[in-house]
Amino acid sequence: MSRRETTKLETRQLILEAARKLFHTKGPEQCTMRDIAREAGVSPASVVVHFKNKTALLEVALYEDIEKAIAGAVATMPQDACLHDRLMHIAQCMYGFYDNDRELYRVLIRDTTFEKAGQNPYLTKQLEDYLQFFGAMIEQEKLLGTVRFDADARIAASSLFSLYFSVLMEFLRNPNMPLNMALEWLAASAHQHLTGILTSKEGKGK
Amino acid sequence: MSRRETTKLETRQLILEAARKLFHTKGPEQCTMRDIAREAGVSPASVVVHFKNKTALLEVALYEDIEKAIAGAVATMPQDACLHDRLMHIAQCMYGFYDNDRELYRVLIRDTTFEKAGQNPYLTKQLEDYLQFFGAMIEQEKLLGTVRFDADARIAASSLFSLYFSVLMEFLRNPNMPLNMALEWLAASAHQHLTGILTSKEGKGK
DNA sequence: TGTACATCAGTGAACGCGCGTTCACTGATGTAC
DNA sequence: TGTACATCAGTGAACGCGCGTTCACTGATGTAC
Repeated sequence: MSRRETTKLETRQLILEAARKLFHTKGPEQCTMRDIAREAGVSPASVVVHFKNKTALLEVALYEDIEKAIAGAVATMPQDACLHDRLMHIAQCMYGFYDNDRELYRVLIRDTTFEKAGQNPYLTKQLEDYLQFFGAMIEQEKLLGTVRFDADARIAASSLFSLYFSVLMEFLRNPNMPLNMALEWLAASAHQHLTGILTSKEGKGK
Repeated sequence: MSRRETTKLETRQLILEAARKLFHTKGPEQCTMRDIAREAGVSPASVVVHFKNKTALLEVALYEDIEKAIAGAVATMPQDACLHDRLMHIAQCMYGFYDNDRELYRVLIRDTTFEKAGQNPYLTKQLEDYLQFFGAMIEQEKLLGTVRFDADARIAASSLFSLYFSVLMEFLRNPNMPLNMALEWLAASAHQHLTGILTSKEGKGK
């Protein structure tokens, strides 16, 4: 890597560090691009050169921390627990992580998830990777005989993620909602998805 | 209602009609509050008097149409069909409705659903009402013997809505996604939630 | 019933703010010969 | 190896735009007496 490229990376890192600091302390909507530039000791125009707008900066600044949180959650996952318990372990880790700054992550998710597809490459890839990992986990359960062979693992993974995500949004939107309440709600939803709600006669009939 | 109140309602309606028109033709992000005021033949300041900001105006301007779409979907619901088919009927009607202007409804949902709780009273109440209706529908299925008695109807209603909502967002975020693909995806997810994915041994064991 | 006053929806102009964009410029780094 | 030039990250100032807010004001409607 040439000298030019390293210094460029350095300024980029300076901006990211300043952004993370201000996003957490002042809140993402209370701090301006110029604030971040000043904090980083860099020209405002330079921030725009590196990140096309505030949302892009927000995404890049935060997704690494999320990545670490996911990695931590997966690493500490109890290997012998059942599918439901492993899912809930991940959820507990992640909800706990987001609980450190609910307001910030609410804004992050709002400004990325709901943009047109393709606007948030980092988080999109992160989600895809995770869904694949989770889908593989479910496939493995089939081999163990705990999950039915006719169940579509990709659909299951994305459905369970939808449930996880909906509860997460409720959690982030309501600052007074206790962490436990969110986890219990998700546990009930996930349990239902795993076991179904139809009587066995109906269930087989489908 | 006094004369003063009626004229006030009239200007409110003028603003709402102008807003609906411009939101649909120019798109919600391409038209300004001043554009809407001009279209309505009203002072810009007057718009702010009636609606505290653009998002609030967006919510009020569109939620009535959504209400009508829901009412239509419920009214045409086949009474003798199974739970899954009735759910899919509603979904088909609603996805079709949103398909008329995906971009507009994407922005609406982004700007309301993801705000702090309490910022969007109209849509919040609409969702609550619908979840209650849907929950009652599931309770009734219990009496018919198609849904298990030990299944929590409220959890089921909100879970199925989460699945519906996730697919809807994917649909709105991707302008090229065909309506049928969204419906098939949702059908698979909903079917899974109704029937579960665990083998019966595991399912009972929970 | 009439008068005098209070209320209040609506007006239009102005202001401050943050964001994105543009511009000509600097100066260090890289490269061609 | 040295020189002359090209490249490009970063600068700082300026601009336009949309939003929200404020302000003093108008004039119709409502109300107290």
